[in-house]
Amino acid sequence: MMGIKLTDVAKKAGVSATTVSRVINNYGYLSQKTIDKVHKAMEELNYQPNSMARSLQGKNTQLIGLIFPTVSHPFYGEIVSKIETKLFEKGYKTILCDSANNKEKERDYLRMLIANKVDGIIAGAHNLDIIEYKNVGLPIISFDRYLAEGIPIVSSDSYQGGRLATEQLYQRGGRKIAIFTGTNESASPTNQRLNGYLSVIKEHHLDPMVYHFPLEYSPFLKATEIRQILSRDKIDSVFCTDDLTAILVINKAKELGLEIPEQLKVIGYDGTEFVQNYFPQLSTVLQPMDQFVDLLIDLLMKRINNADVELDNLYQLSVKFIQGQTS
Amino acid sequence: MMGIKLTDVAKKAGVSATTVSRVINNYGYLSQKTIDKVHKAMEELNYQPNSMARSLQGKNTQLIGLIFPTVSHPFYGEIVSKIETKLFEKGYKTILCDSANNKEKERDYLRMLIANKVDGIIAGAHNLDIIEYKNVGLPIISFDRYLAEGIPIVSSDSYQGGRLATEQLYQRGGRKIAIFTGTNESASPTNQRLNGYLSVIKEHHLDPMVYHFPLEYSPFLKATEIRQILSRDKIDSVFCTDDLTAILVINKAKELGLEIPEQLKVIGYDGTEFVQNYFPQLSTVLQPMDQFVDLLIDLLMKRINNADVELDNLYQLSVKFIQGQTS
DNA sequence: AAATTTATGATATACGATTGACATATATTA
DNA sequence: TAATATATGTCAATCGTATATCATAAATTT
Repeated sequence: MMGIKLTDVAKKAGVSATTVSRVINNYGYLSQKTIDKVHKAMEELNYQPNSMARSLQGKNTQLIGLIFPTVSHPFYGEIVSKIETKLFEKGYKTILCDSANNKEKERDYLRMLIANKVDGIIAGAHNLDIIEYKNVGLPIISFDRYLAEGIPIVSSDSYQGGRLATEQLYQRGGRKIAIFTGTNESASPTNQRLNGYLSVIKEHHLDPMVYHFPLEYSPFLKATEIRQILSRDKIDSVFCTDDLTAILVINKAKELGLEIPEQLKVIGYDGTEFVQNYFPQLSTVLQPMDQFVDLLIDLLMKRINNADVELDNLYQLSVKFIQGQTS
Repeated sequence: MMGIKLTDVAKKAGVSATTVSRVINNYGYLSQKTIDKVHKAMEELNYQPNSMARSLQGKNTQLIGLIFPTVSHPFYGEIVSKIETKLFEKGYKTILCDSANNKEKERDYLRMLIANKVDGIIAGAHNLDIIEYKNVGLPIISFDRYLAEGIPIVSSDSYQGGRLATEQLYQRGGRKIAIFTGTNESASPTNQRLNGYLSVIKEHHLDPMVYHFPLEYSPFLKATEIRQILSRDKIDSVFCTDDLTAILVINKAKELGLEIPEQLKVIGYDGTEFVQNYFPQLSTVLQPMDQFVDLLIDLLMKRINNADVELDNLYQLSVKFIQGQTS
């Protein structure tokens, strides 16, 4: 039932428990001979120090909590996977929290992460107004949304991205340019994409055509509504604030016999590796995933190593337009 | 720096530490008044029992380790997300381990999970020959691969799935039926899909056309090779042992001007919600994701609650063919 | 040979919560 | 009223590890 413990190693190596602890934590005087003896015993017994006991002593847990909507979405799956990989290289383990856009769940998760004494949190969920974030008292870095005063946000320049996509559609001849986006939440980055869209529309004296899709819509429901919109409204271009919606648009457009890009131009947003590999035809705005991950982890490490380090409130990385065949 | 602890709650509530512990763990005699007082104090202080200290006492950590190749792949992302959600409902937290098809990493993860005293592990990684699994001494359930003697495997009937897809292609008129699959590893489930394919091919006296793609191939490399194969070899049907490969095939076929399904029929394998939502046109073999998840967790819970419970070695769920427009 | 550095052990305390043993006091029931 | 059930407190030990303090002994330097 129970595992090997430090005293077992001590016995096996023929030294005192103190010495084993000295070897593990590398302090005090130690002869090479003893070090080797202890290591040998640890290996032979396949000894793993009990993380619980260690962190009770104030040692770091080396645990990082990740709060994201859901890894079943390729965008979050990809970023979570990259974060996890990089953290592992740095000796950290990842506790995964799929918040599922559920406030209650997110709140529960937050409490759980505190109870598990994680060393830090990276939060990329989309629920707003979680006051609890203010009182966590733990290093947190946020991805792409405002959480609370003093919690740095890593995001891309959504406004610029929105402009970029819309301008592209205009340049390619689009004059009835619609935007398909999420629900209108002022703090969310998709809202900035909308603002970018609106600014370009205004510059060119076009009529804005804004379509909101609630987050809780299933892809099927969304697709149905998209089909309606496409067949009902005169639209020659669509800027979707995420790639998956763009894919739905393309699918439905094809069903309706619309030629892409001749009759309908479509530009997405995100540009995950997944989309680039499996939908290479899609024109999209590329978010710098690797830079996100590097920066998120970099900032988090800084906060972990020094809780009082001064960090900016907002880190905005630039996006890039990728020309495919859908625009 | 330090968080609220049990004694702080006791002080606040004006009771003894023992009483607080009694409330938390619900044992001994307690008056409703005291229970309420303590709960109130816990809430006001936002108290979270230190998980480390609890599990040092032999309490369960309520942690489950998940070892999967990578959540950036929609199939694994989806199953991990479902598992995580269901575990959370049962009061468990998930430690995510993206093994990245890397033996070293998988081994490290296994040690880490042991050190973190997880209550159990669900492993769906694809590396083979990890002897360490034998000595874990922890409840483990495997998804879709053999790990070690006594570790139950939950999988779908890959052989039947391979037969199903191949037979469909034949029924639709395919006579040059190829299979695109991973590297030949006898223990892997894709190999059973291959065997199913071969059995049908044999029954109809056709020539097998087997193409192996190494796991470590990037999608780009794979796509390039697929294009070569399609333009070089006389093939009228392809059975891909996963949906993403099928998507590559479709993309490349379109590039080559091949009509689908007239000139080339394609059937995939997996049938994730993602593919059903965003590639509804794809014919595929549907794996019962929800049943996988239910069974995996069910079996794991049984093992956690009773380490000696008798479980079958293999649980095979049946698959279903989904007719799309690509076959 | 004396002083110092290096190497190890023994012992005790701490981390935060759990739990058993025992004491005591009130409330309820026989 | 006596017996029992209920409610709470005190105290100490425990989980596995870390670490400070003191002691001791061998190795090295002066």
